[in-house]
Amino acid sequence: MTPQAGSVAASGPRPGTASPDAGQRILDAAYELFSRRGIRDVGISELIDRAGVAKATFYRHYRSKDDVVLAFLSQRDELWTVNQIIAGARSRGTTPTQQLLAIFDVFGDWFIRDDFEACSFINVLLEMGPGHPLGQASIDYLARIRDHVQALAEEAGLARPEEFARSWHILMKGSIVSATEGDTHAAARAQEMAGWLIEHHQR
Amino acid sequence: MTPQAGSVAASGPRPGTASPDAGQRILDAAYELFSRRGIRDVGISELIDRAGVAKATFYRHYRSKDDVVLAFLSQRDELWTVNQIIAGARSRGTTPTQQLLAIFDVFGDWFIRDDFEACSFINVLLEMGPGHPLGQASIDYLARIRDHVQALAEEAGLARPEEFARSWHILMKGSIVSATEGDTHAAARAQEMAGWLIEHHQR
DNA sequence: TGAGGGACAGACCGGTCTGTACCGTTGTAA
DNA sequence: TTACAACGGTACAGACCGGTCTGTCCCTCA
Repeated sequence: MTPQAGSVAASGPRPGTASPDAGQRILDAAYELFSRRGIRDVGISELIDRAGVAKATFYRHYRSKDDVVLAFLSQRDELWTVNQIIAGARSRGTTPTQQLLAIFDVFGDWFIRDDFEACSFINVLLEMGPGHPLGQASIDYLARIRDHVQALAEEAGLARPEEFARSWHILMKGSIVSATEGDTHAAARAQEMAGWLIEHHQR
Repeated sequence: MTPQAGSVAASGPRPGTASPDAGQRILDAAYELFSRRGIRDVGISELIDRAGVAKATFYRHYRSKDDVVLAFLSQRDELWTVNQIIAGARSRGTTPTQQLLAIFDVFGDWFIRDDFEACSFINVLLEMGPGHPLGQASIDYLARIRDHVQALAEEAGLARPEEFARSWHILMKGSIVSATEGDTHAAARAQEMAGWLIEHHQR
């Protein structure tokens, strides 16, 4: 908020005329706003306000609003998909099968958070439509999630891992939408069906 | 909600002024535009253009944009949920269990249509958020879909029909999102899991 | 000491949005 | 025939949008 906040505070990564990295503040603000409120509901003015950044500074770092949304989606993939969901699930189980089922344990904890914001990739896809570049990018990131599931299925030695991952993904997405509707037990319901899916794919 | 239908009943095409009730033309245009493009992407100007109606006429029939969206959601419930999905599924099966599974047959035909527009209730819910009045209305209409499933489950004599319906609904919503991503076989995948769900709820 | 440059502030532009007001026209009822 | 109500057309108000631009401040480095 404060304009002068930490002018040289950063641990000096950039030589020369470097500064507190306004670009990072923009990305942080974009993550907060876009993940909770969607794309169209957040304007550039509010974004630069939150980041404590001038408009010209924003447009020096990003070519357009779509550009910063793409950067947000990439950040979301890293912080949420990989660091939260995949890493969280892997740490909760020892065998690949346990790790797969643990995805819905992570979901269960996530669904009951008061700042639960659903899946940004689904949100953006449905908000912008599959024809829009941002919708297409969301589809790509959703495919990456499915790839993680497929990799775990292969580690578990399950049959037809690609088909398995697509069915598994239906459970993930369906439970997220149900959680958005207010069903706090959606993760447990999906996990039950996920168990049957594993059984039917065991050789 | 209903556009008041002030003039004479629609006993025939009017010779002079408005041919087929301006209020109905507005609702028809709203259905076409909102179901295919969402809410925020469609402005009032485009809506009245499509309906062939003056702006003042629109605001004589509907108090606001939200008002006409509510009317659209109601229409969507009638034309899509009831007439297409539920009636279609009931006509395809003889027993309640067959009728339940036939939902995903209807979905399968629906997903491959080139004008596939996904589920408006999910779209509006994620577009506006669960806190917005339109999001809340969407949640209510989604609950009505679940009620239809629950009724079929009760007819089929399945155990714990409410829990069954919530799990079933996860499969419906998840497959719709997958279809939006481009998976044309999402309905078959969901149907397979739906079969297992029925098995586990048979007394 | 002074030049250079990144950051902040904010005016400004064209366009779009929802919603209102006013117009002349036309069919229907009295 | 006249009064009325609904209609299409359109200008307008006020807000907001994404994006451009100018000006000022301050830090860094030569």
